Amino acid sequence: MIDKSKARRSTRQRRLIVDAVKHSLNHPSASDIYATLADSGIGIATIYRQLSALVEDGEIGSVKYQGEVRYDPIIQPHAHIVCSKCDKIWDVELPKEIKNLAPTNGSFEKLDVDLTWKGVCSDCR
Amino acid sequence: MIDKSKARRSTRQRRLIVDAVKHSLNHPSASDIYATLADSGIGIATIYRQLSALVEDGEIGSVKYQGEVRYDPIIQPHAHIVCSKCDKIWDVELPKEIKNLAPTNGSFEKLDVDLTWKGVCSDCR
DNA sequence: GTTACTATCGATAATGAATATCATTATCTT
DNA sequence: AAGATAATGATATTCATTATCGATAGTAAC
Repeated sequence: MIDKSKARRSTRQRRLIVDAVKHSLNHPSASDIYATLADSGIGIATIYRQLSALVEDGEIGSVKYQGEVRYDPIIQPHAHIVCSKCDKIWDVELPKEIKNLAPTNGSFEKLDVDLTWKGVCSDCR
Repeated sequence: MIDKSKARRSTRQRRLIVDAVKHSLNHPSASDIYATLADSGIGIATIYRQLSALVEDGEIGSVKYQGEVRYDPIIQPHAHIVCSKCDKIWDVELPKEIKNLAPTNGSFEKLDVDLTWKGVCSDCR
């Protein structure tokens, strides 16, 4: 766990990692980013640490899929559509109506939505 | 991977595991089931194997949450609501309107929905 | 009931993602 | 420039899950 109260330093590694995620297209995992930055000599632990820190700082987003965390350059709320064959993930719009569908009977407060569509993409057929 | 074309045998282990899931309340994980059936002497590998087989056979459902698979006695399509404090998971109704909100622009077919609400339950406040 | 076939079991090694540890390095403040 | 300490990198560790393999036990045929 990273303590947000302490100043975050701007390191070469952090800059490279944000950049890699910001320019990514298909929701890379930590090891994808590690592979992308292989030349940089950044250690795997730093990749994981900084990706968590960046999510915590609200600079990038994340989605869990198939037991691993995938990162997302977009932080605005949105839904996902995943291909069950190739495991690629795309961003899709989160319908405005969705918040009207939130369950009201229970005693939860401040509900967030996690909406994912699953199917087979055109490339995989 | 388990081949469904071959006959599935009714073993003591399988019967105990289905039973444990069917009578469960809060979406147990594999190790929860293992703990529940500790007296039975069933090995952890068998727990995992049978839980996967049961999901594959459509006898029970499953949800991924917090990096682990949780099992569900209910197989009908439904949504979930999870508490981000205690990690308990409840079943909630899947709104009928949801299928009208599926993205149509892409070239996916046969879309499944995965809808989860996240918040803090009353017990945790 | 006995036999033969083989799915299933249990113990345990192996895998893969993620986190913890710790000595070293690099940033930031003064 | 110097001191304080956040961040790094190598690596050990944890945790959930899967693979391996010899032993066991359902099941169908006799």
